[in-house]
Amino acid sequence: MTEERIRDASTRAADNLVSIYERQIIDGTLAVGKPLPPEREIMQSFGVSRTVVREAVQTLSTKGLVEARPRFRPVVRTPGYDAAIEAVGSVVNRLLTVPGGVRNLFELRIMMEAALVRDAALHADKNHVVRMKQALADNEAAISDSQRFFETDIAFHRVLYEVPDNPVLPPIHQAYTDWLSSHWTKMPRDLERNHINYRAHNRIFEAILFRDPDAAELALRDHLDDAWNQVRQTFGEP
Amino acid sequence: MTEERIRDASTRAADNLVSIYERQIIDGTLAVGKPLPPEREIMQSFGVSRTVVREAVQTLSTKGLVEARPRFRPVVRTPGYDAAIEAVGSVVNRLLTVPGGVRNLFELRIMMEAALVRDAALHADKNHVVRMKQALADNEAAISDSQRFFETDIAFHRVLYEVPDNPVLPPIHQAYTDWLSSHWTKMPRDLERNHINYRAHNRIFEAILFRDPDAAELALRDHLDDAWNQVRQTFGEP
DNA sequence: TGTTCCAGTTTGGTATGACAAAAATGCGTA
DNA sequence: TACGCATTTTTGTCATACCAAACTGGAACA
Repeated sequence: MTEERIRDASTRAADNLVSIYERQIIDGTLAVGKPLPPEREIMQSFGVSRTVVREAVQTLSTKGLVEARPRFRPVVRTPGYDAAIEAVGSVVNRLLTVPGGVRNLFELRIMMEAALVRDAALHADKNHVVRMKQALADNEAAISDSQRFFETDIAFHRVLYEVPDNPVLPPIHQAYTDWLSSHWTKMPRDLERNHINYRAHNRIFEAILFRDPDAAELALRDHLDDAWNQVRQTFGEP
Repeated sequence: MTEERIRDASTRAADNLVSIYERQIIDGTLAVGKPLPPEREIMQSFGVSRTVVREAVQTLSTKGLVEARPRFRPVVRTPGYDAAIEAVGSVVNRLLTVPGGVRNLFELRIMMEAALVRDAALHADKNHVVRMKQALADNEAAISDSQRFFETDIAFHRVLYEVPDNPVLPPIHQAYTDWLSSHWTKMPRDLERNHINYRAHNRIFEAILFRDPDAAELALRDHLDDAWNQVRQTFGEP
């Protein structure tokens, strides 16, 4: 098969190759899960050097369109919302270092979870309630073990992201916990605080049970504002 | 200066270089706005070939940490929330092609804007109200011109993202409009629909004026649900 | 003095060839 | 059929070379 030529001054050959493969991946010419052709085959198809091919593949990998383990053939990746999150990872890490960066992300999280608890209060079905109840019980049982409390804390919040049944949301929760966890884990976590946090979770849960979105939102905002104050006091964030 | 060696079997040399530069960029060793050293200099510093250096720089560029125009020295990029959005671009494009992809993103947008109008109803100050009023007036004036109506429509929604004064939000709005605009622009947009949409905007605005978050949220949900039905009917989305 | 222009130098983009090591492959044997 | 080994691919890396574009310093000029 003879592919289209790509040479075009003023643009990098690798970039053109990338867009070609992006198209082919999206329109299904390159099936998900299948490996890319060998580099030497690609270079012959497009009449470019291996240097260019490697750069293109590298870019595709960084963009999350293919998965490239060292020494293995890159395979076209299953499109997933977590891949999208992964792609922003390094940029976000840098954003966290700029003044107010942590605060901005944390406020976004508060806004999002406030919306989620409202949604839960209005639409959570029996199944969701059971899962929340379970998560809450796990949380209570772990009060004396700060490490496990931390985990069950995250698990409780995660249920909130699962209620709307939108596959975009859980990876967002994952992202929040990943990005903010470094600030979170370094905080002093004594039993007293665990108790406070558990009671906050419980208050949120009960508001949802009572189908009271306003109370649920208020409880969640109190909870996260409190958490934010902790972070702020621990670090220098203004 | 003699840099640390990077050779380490089982990991790609380029990847190690990338993490080294990521660190240096974050901790400020490489100042924002400054160009990276020449490739030939980097390869000597780290004792690797130029191939590796180029791959590393490529990756940094794709990750959005440096800006690399062809033929120019890569420049360390200003950390910005828009860079993060850009980094996910290609992945999201693929997500939009999977079944239900558009719906999932659109629902996320609805949830987010619902939270935003609630926030606006509670906290919008004089200045925000003026901007919204202006955007609304522009929108009304453009009813007969579908192209301009489309633009002022976006502008009106954008104001909502500016109210909380969180720099993360405007880029998110930008991302939504970018990602969903292809589906949006292809929709039939007659004067009748423009009128309907303007009235919806007006209803949202008035609810915000009245400081009534519930009414504002309801108005927004009606508006976006309606918009979604249009999209769904135009395309095959289930 | 400040500006413009030009030639020489530097640097990025690409091609080519080479080689080690790991992965894929195929085949013979149990 | 299943397993193990030798052979062939293929990736990761290096070294080198060349071109064209960008950069630089200084000469020529206003």
